[in-house]
Amino acid sequence: MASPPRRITIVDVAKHAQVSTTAVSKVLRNAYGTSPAMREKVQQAIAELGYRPRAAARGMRGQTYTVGVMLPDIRNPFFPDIIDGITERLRDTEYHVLLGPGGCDDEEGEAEVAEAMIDRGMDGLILIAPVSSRSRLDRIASIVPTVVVGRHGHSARYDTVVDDDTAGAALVVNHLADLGHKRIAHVEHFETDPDRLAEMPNAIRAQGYRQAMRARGLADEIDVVSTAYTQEGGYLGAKELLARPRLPTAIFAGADIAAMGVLHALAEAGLSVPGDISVAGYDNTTFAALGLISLTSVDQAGRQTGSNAARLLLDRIANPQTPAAQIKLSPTLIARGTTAPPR
Amino acid sequence: MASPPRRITIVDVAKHAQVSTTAVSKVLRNAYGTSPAMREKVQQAIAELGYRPRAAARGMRGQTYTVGVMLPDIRNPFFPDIIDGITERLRDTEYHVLLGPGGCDDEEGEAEVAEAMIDRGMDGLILIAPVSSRSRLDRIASIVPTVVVGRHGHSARYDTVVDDDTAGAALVVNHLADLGHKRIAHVEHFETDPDRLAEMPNAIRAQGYRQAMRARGLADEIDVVSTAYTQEGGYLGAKELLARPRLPTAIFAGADIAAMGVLHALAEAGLSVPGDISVAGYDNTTFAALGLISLTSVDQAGRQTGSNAARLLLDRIANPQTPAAQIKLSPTLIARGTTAPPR
DNA sequence: GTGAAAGCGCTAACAA
DNA sequence: TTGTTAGCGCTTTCAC
Repeated sequence: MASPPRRITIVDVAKHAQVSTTAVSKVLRNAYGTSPAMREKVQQAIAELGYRPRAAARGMRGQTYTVGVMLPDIRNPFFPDIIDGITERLRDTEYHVLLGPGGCDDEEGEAEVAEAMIDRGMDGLILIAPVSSRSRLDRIASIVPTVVVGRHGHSARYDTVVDDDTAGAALVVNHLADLGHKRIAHVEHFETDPDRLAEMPNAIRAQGYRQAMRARGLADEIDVVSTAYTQEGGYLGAKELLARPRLPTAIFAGADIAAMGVLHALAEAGLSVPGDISVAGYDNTTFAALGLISLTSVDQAGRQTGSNAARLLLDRIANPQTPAAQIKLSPTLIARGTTAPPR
Repeated sequence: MASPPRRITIVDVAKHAQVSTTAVSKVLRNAYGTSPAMREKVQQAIAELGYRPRAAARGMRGQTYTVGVMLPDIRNPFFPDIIDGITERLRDTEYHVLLGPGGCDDEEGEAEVAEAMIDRGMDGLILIAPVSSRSRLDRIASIVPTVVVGRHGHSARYDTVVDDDTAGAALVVNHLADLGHKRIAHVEHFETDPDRLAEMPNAIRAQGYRQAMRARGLADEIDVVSTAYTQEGGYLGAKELLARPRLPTAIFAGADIAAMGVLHALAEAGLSVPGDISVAGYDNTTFAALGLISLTSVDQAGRQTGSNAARLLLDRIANPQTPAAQIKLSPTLIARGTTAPPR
């Protein structure tokens, strides 16, 4: 039960290579002023001793080579793809990713996680679908390079990467309308806060649905039930729709998980899908891809989102004064078994 | 576009409160040797200035108050519950959690993530279902306090928290046998590595299935197909079972996601569930709970797992020489709609 | 191109 | 109880 052996430091490397610690530091950072010969010596010493720089110590003066990613809702099935995109983009750099699990839908908890990551010396932050107020995001971005993902609305202080939720909703509406549907209903996530109504994807999807319906000349058929992006939300929403005097022929749920609730309610009511009613979701989650479910959905290009966010963040870390960029990515419709022409 | 304002440091607080930096540091750490009066002064200064200690700097001498959690597979639906358990246990402490996304099933990637977390000054590590070799885990644990979760097999250097997968498999077998089933087949995740066969939950479940079948006098009915814990694995496994001269009356998939593939194959074959064949999964994932699916499954008590892991880790951080502890938690059967008495 | 020396923000050992 | 001083491991001037 020996206590941990003293860690190899830059001093050990310098001694072993018979150079100064400055020299080692320079080699580590590929900084200016190192001869090939010295670089060779130092690199060999590093390899022989198995030296690893301590990121925390580096951070005291320079960078920690760490990017923090805040996930407000760890269960959101959308985020693994984003993480993949980020890590992939960072693979050949010296940067590493650490994730901060945020309190779901809790503005205070979210802020606390962001602060904690700043305290821990993150060189930059990627905030995924944050629920915090604009001013709070601006404050964070004024302290550390920041990229906001999955939230509409810009700022001069941070870059944004979002999926075009308006276009995504239109993909679904057009797909259903092309199949011949007219009475296309929508299940949305209830929202009242004006900031969120303007910036959160769920609100934009509902708005995109309305817009696309009008564009197809189906303004009179617009029918939105406001529940939540949960299984129960979808279930209750479908119940409400089934109580209408004239049933819809298609239901577009703003999220796959809600679509699952819709499917359950329809099955309970003895309605067949897509025979009696077509159903579409959003997010292209694992559920949707299950053979048993085969739910038509919208894919958000999570990998690209992550990869773009990482690129923007590295740029901003390298040059904090870069003007803020906005990237909008296009979603894709994944047509599966739950949508078909109406009876 | 001003550059970020200089961060408030302990020196600012000390000046503002008219005390020494040591005093501030002591108050911060609730260390011995501070009068109530001074504490009062310091705390007020901290509040007034909005001071937050920089964890990285604290780590240079003491602790960073950060716990690292390694997730080898970010998509594993089991981990959010564990994270919840960990964060909940840490809520009223000064500790924060950061997650390291590991390369799925990739020993090198996993090691790299662990090293990166150590480099970044984590006070302790929780490794969730690591695939690394024993010796690598031992090496990590010799550097930093470590708790291994979701993997059987002990070590003197790290604590472990696992679910009793033997008992879990028995829960399923007994449930089905109690319903009157005899021909109960099992879909397992293929494994050859001896370390993994001895320590990974999937291998233990398959073993537990065999053991429970024998205990119920069903040794002759033991029937295992070896595919993978994936949708396709379940699908192919079920296909194989459906080609048997005598069909099983129940299929126990070692993971919910595989059970989903089984359900798909059965539906394709025109078999009803649970009418013709009963199906059970493992993990009690979101899928299983979907009203539309309603899959009988085994719940692993993820929150408790996380909470216990966090507690053990804090103990070990406080006293690194604590003898290694092993905690084994009991899973629960969640009977739902996919299991019923055989025809 | 190279290295000595100062210092990042904090804690620990020691004096007062 | 309080404050002074010396680092932790690294990067960054700034001499040479």
